[in-house]
Amino acid sequence: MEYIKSVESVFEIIAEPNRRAILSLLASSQQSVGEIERQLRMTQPTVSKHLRVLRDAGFVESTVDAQRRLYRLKPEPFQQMDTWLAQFRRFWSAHLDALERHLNRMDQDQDRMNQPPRGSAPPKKSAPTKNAAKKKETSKKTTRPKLQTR
Amino acid sequence: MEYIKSVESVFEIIAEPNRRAILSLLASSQQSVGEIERQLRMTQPTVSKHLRVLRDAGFVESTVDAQRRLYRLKPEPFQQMDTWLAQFRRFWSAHLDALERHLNRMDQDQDRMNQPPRGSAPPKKSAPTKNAAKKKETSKKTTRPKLQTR
DNA sequence: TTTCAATATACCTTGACAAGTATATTCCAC
DNA sequence: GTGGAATATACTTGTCAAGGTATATTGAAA
Repeated sequence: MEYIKSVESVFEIIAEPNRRAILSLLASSQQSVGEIERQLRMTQPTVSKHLRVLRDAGFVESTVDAQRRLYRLKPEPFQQMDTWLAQFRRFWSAHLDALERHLNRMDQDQDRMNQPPRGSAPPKKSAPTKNAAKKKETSKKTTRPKLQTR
Repeated sequence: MEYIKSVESVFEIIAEPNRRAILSLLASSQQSVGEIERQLRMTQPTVSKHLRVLRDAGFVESTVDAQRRLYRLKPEPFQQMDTWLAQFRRFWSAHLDALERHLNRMDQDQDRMNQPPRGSAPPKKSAPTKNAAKKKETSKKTTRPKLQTR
């Protein structure tokens, strides 16, 4: 008796390492099943089954090319994940801010002639839903690359 | 015999809905086990076990407060997720850009639903992620808010 | 020390899922 | 049409994780 599988969350879908590998592969460009199979050294049924799951979950779509099927990404589930992640973003951005301030102080200690124009701490207001840790291009002096907020 | 559990990826950790609920709860502020238990209506062992998993994975940390343990978030795993997600961000942003251009240019639309072509397949899809992009608004660009890239 | 409150853990059962193998389907070339 | 390549699916099996229940641990208060 065939029962309807309840809609899995995007997070359950990407919990599987092979599926994440497939998605990463498709991030570069669309691929056929055989190409995925060869590049990821997975058996063909495994690839097909994972692609089925990914398609049912809306991660990929396919078009027919002769006997081949070309699979490519769809954006919606990624946006969903990002939306979920957003509730934590301010939290971790705050931590990143603290880290960057700390690193900047250390840079300052090492390179005293350069005064970072950011100077004292900016007014730390909430500024909700916008990337709080975005910084302007400041000192080009340091060799430490700028912290990536994302 | 206790065997060392291999380090799970952050994605396997958040695949569990109750764990995501706990994390969302902790996003507001730190909580004790009992508070989590009551707010999420989970049994106490379930909460403790999930917290154990979350702590082993670096999602949370705890401090002792009398008999209570207060759990709070840690940022690193979220940054990891965000880093993984980054490889798809340009892709889905492009889609959002295209969508916005489309909406801006003309507010008439056409549906592009793809129907599963196989009649014998179980009707399981619900296409839950489409709601945001649908056009039933048909409002002018003056009222439609700017699309959020993230 | 005894007792209670809060939390952690051990043990067990159950269910889901991923891989392997075999087979079915689809499409092209001939 | 037949055969073969590419892909999908059916079926089985083993593994593992989540929850339930009972119990252990910890700390505080009486």
